[in-house]
Amino acid sequence: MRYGEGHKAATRKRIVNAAAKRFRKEGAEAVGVAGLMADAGLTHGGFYAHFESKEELFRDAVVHALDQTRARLMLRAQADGGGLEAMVRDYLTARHVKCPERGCAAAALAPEIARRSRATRAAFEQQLAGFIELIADQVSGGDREARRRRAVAIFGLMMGTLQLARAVADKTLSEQIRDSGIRAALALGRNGKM
Amino acid sequence: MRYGEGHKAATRKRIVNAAAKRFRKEGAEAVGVAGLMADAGLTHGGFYAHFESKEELFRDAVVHALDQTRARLMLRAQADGGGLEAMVRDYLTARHVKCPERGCAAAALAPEIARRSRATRAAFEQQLAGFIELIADQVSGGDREARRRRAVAIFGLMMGTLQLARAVADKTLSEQIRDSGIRAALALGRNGKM
DNA sequence: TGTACATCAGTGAACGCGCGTTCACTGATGTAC
DNA sequence: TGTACATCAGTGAACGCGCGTTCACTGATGTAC
Repeated sequence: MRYGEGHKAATRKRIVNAAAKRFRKEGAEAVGVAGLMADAGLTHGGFYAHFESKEELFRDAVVHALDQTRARLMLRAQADGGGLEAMVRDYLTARHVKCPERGCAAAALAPEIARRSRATRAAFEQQLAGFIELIADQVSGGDREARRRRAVAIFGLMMGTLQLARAVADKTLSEQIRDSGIRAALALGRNGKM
Repeated sequence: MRYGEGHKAATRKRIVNAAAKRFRKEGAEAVGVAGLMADAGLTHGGFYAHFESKEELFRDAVVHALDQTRARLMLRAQADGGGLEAMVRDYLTARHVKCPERGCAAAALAPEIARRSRATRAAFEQQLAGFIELIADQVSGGDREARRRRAVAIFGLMMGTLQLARAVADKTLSEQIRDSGIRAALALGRNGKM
């Protein structure tokens, strides 16, 4: 082969990275294959040597982005003085509100994912399960099932709150929404009965 | 005028109604102006006699859909044995998971709204404020500001939970997510300290 | 009552454009001899 | 060491298509006389 081993895999990764950014920022339908390939320093013709379809790229991009977000939250949770509070505060930062392109793909794309093929939703589901386990580990009280239940709610709350903070026009209100979300997520983590 | 008074307004309403359904179901970018007008029994050429742009229609459609959802939740809250629990249970039904086209536009479109013009986000913000007041009225404990804070979180939680329940592939998991959301929303409504 | 005219909601052809996808090709490299 | 060939990642023209938007027009009605 004319290119070194792993060259094609590296190119693919570059495309997925570019797509993960643009999709989160602009939505999947607003971004064309040609523009994406240009972002990766390529021409559009080669796209289908890497992916079966734009849908497959979308799936890969979402999985890749969620991997990053989960890894980041895990680090926060495990740091000194970390735990649930560190995760929640890291997820609901002003920066995360402002920069969806580097943030949680669930918050940026959940309704779009819901409209996609079963394969895509299954891939998302698996990623979500990882988030649930991660959060459940940081929640106190009750058996594992009860903690998982609370973890699901906490993730839904954080994601929904982030979306609301992004969707309003007023900056002060956006901050209030963020603050409400943080307090409520911590309350859900603390409170045993649910 | 050749058509009766209010004829044009009625036509416009028909277009907004059709758009509100299709946008929630398929996303705004997946639906073309021509298809929308056909849904309303018209040809596409007349569109710009009613709206300045597709963006304006999107704004109107979101506002219209949220009006309906809010009115419905208000009825639930005010019914006998209603209150927060009735609202939460009505919002997080299996049917609402299954039929976004008749449901909450925030859950169906929040990330898309976040990417829109300031005017659109301001319109959404005003609608959101209505939801917050409605929920805050059904929350107990604390002063008005504290109740509002909890109302924001409850709405974010309900919306996020609905999106997650829609985005996963497995039906059983979807039900568990829904159940977790209901419990957590009620817990947030009950618990005074936050 | 009958005719001419103004109104205007709705029509449908046309605009330039970018979409996702296909495919014959290029050309730099590694391998065989 | 030098030449011929195979490999294959990436190129760029082309496909049919639908997009949002514009515009000259139609034709049913209400009004004026």
